[in-house]
Amino acid sequence: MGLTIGQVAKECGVDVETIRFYERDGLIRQPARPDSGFRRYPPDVVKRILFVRRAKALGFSLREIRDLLSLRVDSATTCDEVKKRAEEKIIDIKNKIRSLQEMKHALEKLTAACRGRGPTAECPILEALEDGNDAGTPKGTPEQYPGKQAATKG
Amino acid sequence: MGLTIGQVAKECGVDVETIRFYERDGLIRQPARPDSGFRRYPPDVVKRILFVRRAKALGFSLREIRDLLSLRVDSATTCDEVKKRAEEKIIDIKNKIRSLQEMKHALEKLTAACRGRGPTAECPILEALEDGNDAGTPKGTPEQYPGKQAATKG
DNA sequence: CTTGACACCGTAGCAGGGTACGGGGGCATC
DNA sequence: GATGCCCCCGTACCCTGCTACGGTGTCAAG
Repeated sequence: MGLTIGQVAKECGVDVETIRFYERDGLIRQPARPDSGFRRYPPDVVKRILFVRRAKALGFSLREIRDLLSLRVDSATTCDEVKKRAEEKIIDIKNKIRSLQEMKHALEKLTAACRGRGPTAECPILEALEDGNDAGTPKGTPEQYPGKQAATKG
Repeated sequence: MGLTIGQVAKECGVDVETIRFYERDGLIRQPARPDSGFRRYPPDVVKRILFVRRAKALGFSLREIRDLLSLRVDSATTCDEVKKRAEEKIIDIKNKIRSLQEMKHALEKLTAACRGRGPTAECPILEALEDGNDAGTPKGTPEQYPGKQAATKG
């Protein structure tokens, strides 16, 4: 007769409170509450929550995720409207993919440089991220950045 | 003799306060302050800030971005260490790319379905995001979600 | 030498996205 | 029928990542 909120939480690797929060926020539907008022979820809510988490990790806000999840044609939305919104999102996503691919390239260059070579002082990620630039005059003064230590602390 | 904080802000499309915040947070180096104590930036700080913004839009936290930007070999970091961290990030990024490609596919399917067909009730994004699943038994009960309205409000 | 745009600093406030808490109930099991 | 585990609800709190504020200083132009 459906999963309890605790079971869903465990399957999704999130906290029970998070699920209640997502419900309040309109990201998941209010489930049935047959017996004692306890929520009972259909199994596919798990997919939905996992989608939310993944989309969040990709930089979408909960509001955007709500929009994504609501992309369907129903009595209140025309085909054209849905198509338009979907196409906007596709462009958005393509841009994200491109940025990530650039970052990946930069990092791959870094590991490659690392394999054969010694110290590369300036930040190779920035070098490689310039529009179609692929080397770059090194600038001397390879100072450390102050402020909070970046990793390498544990 | 370098850009003022205001000029950098304008070029990056961010607020002056954001730049000061990034400085405090260790994302950008403390610039020179020759004359009256005003910050003077080398032009490449613009690239750095734009990188931060892009990375943020891709779901990286400022802490992670600091780590990314610090990936270089210097007197305090061995090649192996850098390589290890870079490779972890590459895996991370590959996963993000894959997720985004799945989302893109799902949306493309949606617009395609839209072109030829009428109402598709259940959420096609979720259908398409199941591991290697590509249709899915429609489930009846095409209810609306309550909670906050998802877009379609303007 | 004043006016205005911009810079400085510290601190406070805010939105997003959860997370924790406290008090109360359901249900199975010992 | 008491113990323990899970659920309910509302509210308060917390961290991240800015953003705004207020009071002061600088410098270039008129």
